[in-house]
Amino acid sequence: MSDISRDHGGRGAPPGRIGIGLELDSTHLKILEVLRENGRISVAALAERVGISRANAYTRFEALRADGAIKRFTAEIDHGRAGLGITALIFVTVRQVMWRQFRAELARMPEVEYCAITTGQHDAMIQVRVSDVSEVHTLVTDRLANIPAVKATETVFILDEVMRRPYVLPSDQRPRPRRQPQESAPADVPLGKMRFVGAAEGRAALRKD
Amino acid sequence: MSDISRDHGGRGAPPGRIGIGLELDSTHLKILEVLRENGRISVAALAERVGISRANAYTRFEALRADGAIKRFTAEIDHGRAGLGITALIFVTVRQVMWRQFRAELARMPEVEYCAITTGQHDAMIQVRVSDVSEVHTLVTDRLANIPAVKATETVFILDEVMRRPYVLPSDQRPRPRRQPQESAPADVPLGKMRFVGAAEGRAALRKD
DNA sequence: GTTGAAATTAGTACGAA
DNA sequence: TTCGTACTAATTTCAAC
Repeated sequence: MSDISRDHGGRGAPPGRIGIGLELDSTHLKILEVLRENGRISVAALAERVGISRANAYTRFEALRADGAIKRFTAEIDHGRAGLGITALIFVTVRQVMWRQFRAELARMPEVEYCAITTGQHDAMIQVRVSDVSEVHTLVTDRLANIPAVKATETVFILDEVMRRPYVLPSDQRPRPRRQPQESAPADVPLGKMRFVGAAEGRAALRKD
Repeated sequence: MSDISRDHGGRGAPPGRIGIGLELDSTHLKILEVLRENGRISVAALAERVGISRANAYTRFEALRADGAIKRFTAEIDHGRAGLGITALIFVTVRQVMWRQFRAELARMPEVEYCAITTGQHDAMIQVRVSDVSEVHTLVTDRLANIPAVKATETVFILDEVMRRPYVLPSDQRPRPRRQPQESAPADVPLGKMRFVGAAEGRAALRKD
């Protein structure tokens, strides 16, 4: 099973935790940056591109894998070519107490490529890939609807995947002035059309079952 | 730039298109299946696992790359370890005529890991990774809000990524009885709590600007 | 599409800076 | 720690079958 959550009591480490093990320096990040673009590069070539010795590259490479900073290497496939040209997002509202059951059922659905727990109106978003639009219908009405943990769903189709970056590193971002902890976010930003949906706020709308 | 859309007039090939070039047989799919789990496996080991000769594996491997069925190899990183522990989904409503501009702006935002055009209430979903919750706020209110193409946004946070499969192959799915083209989807499925959101239907709700 | 042997490259170990 | 070198194992290429 491809479950990226670590087994600390059933939920993954909350996002935001950093550096439990290995302390990553700029050389480590440079290595990750090369590897995200070319996961099959040889360690020798990697060493050269990063500007370190081959031996050092081997050491760091292994450390990154052992530490879990690199979770795995994978090939990105053209899903259309592979016969799975239909992609859909299914937003699911889950009965919170039945969360474990929901996860177990998900694991049994190979069409599911990605699942994340979100704040907002729904509790989870799952991304599925199938070969035919009718399969989405079958999947949602037959499979998902039959999971007692599932309270409601909302499905949208993906018409085009405009961008997929392997991942992003802090080094990609332009340096931002470090904000002091007690300093709050700037309050003078014109909000207007922008809307943030917190977990409690959004969920309240669905609490009428 | 990491743009997975091919340049046929600015939009990628619509999902559902299959086999423009290479015809993929079951051996090709088996190769992809191995490569999705271990992108760094040697071709020799790959050949053994698939049950073909090395030379054959090299030929097919190269063909898959050249054809574009394998788009690239990449390392999956633990974003938290790399200092980008905050993940958010931003649903964006775009002024359709300004779509090109929106894409151009997206390309200039390294925080964006994924962007897909969807049916439903919004027009696009983007996934961003940053190191701090406040950066999401800055990103949405400062960067996105200043793009004229952006009409409205809705932001949710990802609390946990429960599952990420490298991709899914048709061979993963259990064989389904092939439905004849004129046959429609079964109409006797109890719908109830399930909801599909088509592009037109959902968008009508936002057409009040 | 397969096998096997040559050339190249990868991975490891270890002493020196 | 990191580097450089030398040594061993494995991989890729390319030939003939």
